[in-house]
Amino acid sequence: MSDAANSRPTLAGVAARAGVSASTASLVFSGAGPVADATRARVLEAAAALGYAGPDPTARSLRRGRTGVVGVVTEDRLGDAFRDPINLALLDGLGEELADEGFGLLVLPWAPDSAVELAAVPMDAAILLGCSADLASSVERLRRRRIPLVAIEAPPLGDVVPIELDNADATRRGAELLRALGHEQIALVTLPLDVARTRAPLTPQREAASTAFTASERIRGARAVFPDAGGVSAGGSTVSEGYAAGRALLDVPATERPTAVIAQSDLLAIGVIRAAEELGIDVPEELSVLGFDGIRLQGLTAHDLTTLVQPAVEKGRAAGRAVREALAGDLPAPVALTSELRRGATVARSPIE
Amino acid sequence: MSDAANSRPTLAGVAARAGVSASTASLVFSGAGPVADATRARVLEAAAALGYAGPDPTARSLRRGRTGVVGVVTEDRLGDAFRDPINLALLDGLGEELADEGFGLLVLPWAPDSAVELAAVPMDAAILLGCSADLASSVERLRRRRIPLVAIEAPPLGDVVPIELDNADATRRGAELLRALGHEQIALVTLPLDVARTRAPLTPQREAASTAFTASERIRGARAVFPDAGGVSAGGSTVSEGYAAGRALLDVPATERPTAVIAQSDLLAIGVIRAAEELGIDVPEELSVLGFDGIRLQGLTAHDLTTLVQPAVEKGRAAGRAVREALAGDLPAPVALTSELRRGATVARSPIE
DNA sequence: CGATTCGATCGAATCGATTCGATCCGGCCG
DNA sequence: CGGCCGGATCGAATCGATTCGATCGAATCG
Repeated sequence: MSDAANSRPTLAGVAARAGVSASTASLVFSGAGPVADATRARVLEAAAALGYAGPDPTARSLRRGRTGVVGVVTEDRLGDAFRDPINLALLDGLGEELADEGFGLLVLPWAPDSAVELAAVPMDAAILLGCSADLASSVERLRRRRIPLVAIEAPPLGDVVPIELDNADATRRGAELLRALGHEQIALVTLPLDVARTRAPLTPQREAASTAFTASERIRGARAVFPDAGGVSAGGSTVSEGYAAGRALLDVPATERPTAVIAQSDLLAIGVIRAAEELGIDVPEELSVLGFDGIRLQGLTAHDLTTLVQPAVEKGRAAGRAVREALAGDLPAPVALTSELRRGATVARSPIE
Repeated sequence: MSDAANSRPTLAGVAARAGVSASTASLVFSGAGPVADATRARVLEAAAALGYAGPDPTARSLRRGRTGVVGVVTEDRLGDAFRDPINLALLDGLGEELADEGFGLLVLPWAPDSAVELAAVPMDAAILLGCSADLASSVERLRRRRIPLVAIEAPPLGDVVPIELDNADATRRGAELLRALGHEQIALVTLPLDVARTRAPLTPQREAASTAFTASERIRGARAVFPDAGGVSAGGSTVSEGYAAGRALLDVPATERPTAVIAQSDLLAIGVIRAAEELGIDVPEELSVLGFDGIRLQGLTAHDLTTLVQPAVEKGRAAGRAVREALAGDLPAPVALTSELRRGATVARSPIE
């Protein structure tokens, strides 16, 4: 019949049918401003009759200047970003502070050649999750758009609120424990050094070229104690990568073998331990293994890992709070979180004396 | 100086500075329509001078009627949704079909009392992930907004494109294997039956009241073979919930013990096996355990589980494709996926003969 | 009883772009 | 040389709401 029937109903249509102005109808839905009960009823009735589902979010966003969406930018592939339990914990924290407050989280996997142009995504703020400097130009455009940015464990970026972790210092403390136990032959198993995620021995060149902030910081902390430690970079924070790295490092003559491994994540550490077990190397008697994160893994027997426990949920909460503060017009203070060394059962005195 | 300096620059401002109309400037950024090279250069120059970051996504969304965002609705808490490896695989599939095509994925944890009103979220389409009928009213509003909806493993909902899995039939096939092996005493360990996620023995009442589609379907499949099987519902698809369920079912006199457990997920199955190990019950000699999903778990020793392998990544791909088809104006065909029984090492003949 | 106030409602401007049809102009064809 | 064509550009309408200031009665107050 009327062509109002087949095109999506609008606020204007509802207002017309209710015999009020669009402004009044808007008041009914937004709840702001006083509306007589009778009027409200008439508007709602008209809305129901027309099948109006409420104000169009897009139009509302334009007018209000708010979308209710917060972007979470990661350089991982979609699924991989959440395969790391540390990110799940972080997500729990973000959920508390943002999702529970009505924000939607827009997950944006970013790659240099990605199809998503970050600056073209409708969002109120963005959280950069372990992002490298490769993002700089995208970040620049987001800043131009006056979008508040919060970066978790990222190199200092002007105007971006940092949520920092004591990666270097914590690793240093772990390394000092190993030194105190007499270890001198140390090998590092690091997180990926760049987006290419090449699994390969560490070299000064590769380290210098690293774009991965967290990995570099943790290397730095280890080097503060063991300046000459070698090692390998893994292709990801997974048990199997840790295992592969472990094989590479440990499947050598006993004299060339490290007496301790500093792994940059618990998953990597577990992989290394598995490799050691397979090679008949006893942990911790013949090999000490240090992890990082302090995760509890779905269904994994407690390894009682010696590790640096980071406040992952709090990291997410802090980021979420920072976003909310920024959106409220305040300037969020930078946050620096600290990790704690948990002495488990995977380190012991060096077998070499 | 000029107040154009402190307020965010707009396309109109850029156009004015470049001495062209807004329409032409728009053409430059959108790439549609012919623009003389000299003009383009002038516009880009003006944009750079003003610090214009490109068209405002919100305004563009309103005009174009597209946001580039696809919602993913889950009834889990944010982090929990991705703690289940099956959802990670699904996310991989979604990533391939959507994220890689430039769509952003907006994760929307939904709860009956949630702060997010789904119909008020700016998005082009939504994917319902294992959602119960509680969502019905929200879904209804989304439909009014003419938003294409795709539901993964959900009860048939008018006008929603279903991506189905043969939950009942696959479970039935698994159950038949157990029967063929002589099992008669069967216990089920089910996924949560409702949003409350109560861990409790199955009763006809609780089963009837279940709002969890997948759980109900799998129960139905099992009951097709073992009409009287009892069991417990778990509080989540986790190893520890499986363990708890396992203790509850197995820590009884041997004569009352089931000879086989049908777990509704691999994580639950692993938990049950762990409970059995702890109680000194041999799997599979004294207890057969059947899983569902066919996942490979980070760092978990291969249990060589007998399980129903579901095409999880394909589920995500199918959903992503359906969304894209719907947005292209086509009517996506329903998809029905099938699972495959993988005979591992956790089932054997019934010890009772 | 007149002035003031308050609640309800309305008009019009605005958010920032996109897009369609019209216009302008230089070059080409007959 | 006139008419035509097509590329480049422009104007104006539009997307669908929100919001500010104005208006209009009715109730309150002195």
